[in-house]
Amino acid sequence: MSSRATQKQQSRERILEAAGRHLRTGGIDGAGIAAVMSEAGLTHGAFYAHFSNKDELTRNALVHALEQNRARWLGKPQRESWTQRLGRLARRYLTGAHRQSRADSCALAALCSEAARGDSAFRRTYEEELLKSLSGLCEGPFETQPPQRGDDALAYMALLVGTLALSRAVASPALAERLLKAGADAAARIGHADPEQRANR
Amino acid sequence: MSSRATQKQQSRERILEAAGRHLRTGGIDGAGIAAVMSEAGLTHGAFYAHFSNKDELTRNALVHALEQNRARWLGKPQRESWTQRLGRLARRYLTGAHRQSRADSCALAALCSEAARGDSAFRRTYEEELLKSLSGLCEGPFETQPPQRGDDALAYMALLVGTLALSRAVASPALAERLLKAGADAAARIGHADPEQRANR
DNA sequence: GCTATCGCATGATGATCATCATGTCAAAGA
DNA sequence: TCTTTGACATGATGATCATCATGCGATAGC
Repeated sequence: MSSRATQKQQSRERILEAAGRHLRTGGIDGAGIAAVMSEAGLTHGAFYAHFSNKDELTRNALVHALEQNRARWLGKPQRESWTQRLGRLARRYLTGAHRQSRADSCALAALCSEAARGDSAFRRTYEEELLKSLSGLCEGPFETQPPQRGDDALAYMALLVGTLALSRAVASPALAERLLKAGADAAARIGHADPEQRANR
Repeated sequence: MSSRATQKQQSRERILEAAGRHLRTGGIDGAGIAAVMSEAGLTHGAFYAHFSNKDELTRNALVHALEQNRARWLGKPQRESWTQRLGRLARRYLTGAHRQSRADSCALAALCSEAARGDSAFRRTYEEELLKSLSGLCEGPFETQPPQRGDDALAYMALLVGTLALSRAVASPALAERLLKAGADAAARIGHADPEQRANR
C-alpha cells in the first residue's frame, strides 16, 4: 500500500475513534464535525475526503464503537453454564466504572433512546450491532438459538441497557449504585426461572 | 382569577402539551421553541412571557408528560398480588401500540439515554419523576418499601424502559415485537424468583 | 525532474436556533 | 374615560453547524 494510502487509513481510524467518543459522550447530534476532526488532529475541511456526510460517519462510528465494546465486554470464551455466564457478564457490565466512563462505554446503552429517532439506515446498523452482541452473548449465531434462550438473551440485553441508561439519567449516586446492583441481580436470575413455570406460560 | 390570568394559564398548558409531545418525539434538542410555540397556537416571541429559558420549559414539560404517563399506565388501584401487578403492568406497557405512539408515550423511556447528557437540574427532575413512578408501581412511597421489593421495582423499571427503547431503536418490526414479548415475560418473572435462592445471594 | 493527483487546510455560505428589543392592542384599574 | 399593564407578535442578533469552493503542498507515476 502506498504511503499516502496508509496515511489516509490512519486518519480515518483516528476520525472513527474520535467520532466514537463524541457519539457516546454527546449523542448523535452532539458530535459536531469540526470537533471530531479537531480531536483527530485534522480540520473540518478534510472530513469530506473520508465520508460523504455526517450520517455516514455516524453509522461507521457506531459499528467501530461496538466492535470495541464487544471485545472488552465478552473477552475470551469461558467454561461456564448459561446461567453463570449471564451472571458474570451482568456484573461486568453493570459497574460504577462503566456508568461513569462515557467515552468508551457501551454504545447500545449510550444511544438507546436516541437511536429511535435516527433515520432507518442508522436503525438498521443499530439492529445489526445488537444482533452481533446477542450472538456474542450466546456464543453462537443468535438466529440459531433455541427460542427460550433467544428470548432470555433479548430480555437480558434490554435489562442491562435499561439499567445502565437509568443509572446515568438519575442525579443521585446512591440511587444509581442501587440500580446497578438491582439490575445485575435480576439479570443473573433471567437464566434460571423455574422451568415448569416457564413451560406453561 | 382575572380573564387575563386564565388566558395565560391556558396558554401555558398548551405550551406544555406541545413541548411534551416534541420532547418525546424529537428528544431534548429536537424541541425547537418556535415549533413548540407554533403548535401551541402562538409565536416564538411569546415564549419568554411563560418560561425564562428553554431548559426551564424542558423540565416542566418532562414533569407534565410523566404525570400523564403515570395516570394512564397505572390507572386505578386493583385487587392483585405484587406478582400479578408486575405481570399486568408489564403487558400494558410493552405493547406495539406504545412502541409506535411516540408523542404521548412514556417519557422515561423516550429520554433514557439523552437524560444522561442533560444538566444536573434536568437529571434531578428525571430522578424525581422516576421515584414517583416507582411509588406508583409499589402503591406506596418508594423509600418505605422493603429492600427486596424496592430492588425488584428498580430492576423492573429498567427492564421496561430498556425493552421499549431497544424495540424502537431496532429497524425490523419482527425483532421489535419479539423484544416486547420477551421483555414482558421476563418482567412478569421478576416478582417470583425462588425465595430461598434469593435469600442466600 | 515534471506533472498530475489527492489529502488536507482555509474560508465562504446558508440554514437553524435561542434569546432579546421593540411595538401593539386589549383588558384591568383608577 | 384615561392610564397602565402585560400577553403576544414581529423582527433583529449572534452563535453554531453541515456542506461546499478553492488553494496548497507533498507524493506517485512517468
